[in-house]
Amino acid sequence: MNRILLYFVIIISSNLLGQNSKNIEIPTSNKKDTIINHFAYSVSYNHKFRQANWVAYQLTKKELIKIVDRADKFIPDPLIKGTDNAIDYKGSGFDRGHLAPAADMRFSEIAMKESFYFSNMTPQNPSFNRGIWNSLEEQTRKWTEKYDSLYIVAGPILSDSLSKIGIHQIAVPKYFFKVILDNRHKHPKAIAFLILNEGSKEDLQKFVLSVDELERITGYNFFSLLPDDIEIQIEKKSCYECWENN
DNA sequence: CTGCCCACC
DNA sequence: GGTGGGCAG
Repeated sequence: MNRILLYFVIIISSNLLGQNSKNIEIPTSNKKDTIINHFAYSVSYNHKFRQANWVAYQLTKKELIKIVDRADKFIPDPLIKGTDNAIDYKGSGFDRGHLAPAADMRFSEIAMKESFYFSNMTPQNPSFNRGIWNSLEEQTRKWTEKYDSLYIVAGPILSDSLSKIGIHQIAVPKYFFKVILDNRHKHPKAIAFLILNEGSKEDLQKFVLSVDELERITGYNFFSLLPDDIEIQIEKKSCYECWENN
């Protein structure tokens, strides 16, 4: 993890989602990275590693209504140059894994289309993508049903030492993270996950860590637009038991 | 069984 | 576009 920590020494913060009054601030790691606010999600694209640093979006219970079917049409991000990454995944043995899940985007044709932009894709071990990562996505949708509205950030852990695939040398992350914030109540709560890019039979609880710990690993500063006392409180410890799992 | 994740043709 | 597979609920 040391190399990962070193890589993210330089941190540039942005008021990305804060501008949308969503009380959530996500930083990026490099001035050269491209930040785009799509209709359904925001993305920080890392050109060096040819994938997103993170994607962030709010998911509401209303958006879980299924208006459209899965599109399955992978296309370059029209707003980000250098995202024509189809050739690199082909035959690589890795899935074109969604960071923002297509199943979270069934409320809108536009959102569904956006979820298949290659800026939202990252090389995932098929067993990881279709297994534990999918489980976390499904759990997140259940939590959205229960808590009405959640803020979600997902991304890879990127570093120079990663192996690469394709002519564009797309980095294959060893880990992926997800952070979820419930900001509905007077006492908001957050939970973070860090999972190896491999199949796993373990319970999701095994991959829980505090937001503070994830911030140390990624170099990102999550939720910095929240009032300081609340931010400190919810980031200090992830309470899996606080999130009812059904 | 369906839904979601896909690859491949 | 279609077909087929793994996996979880």
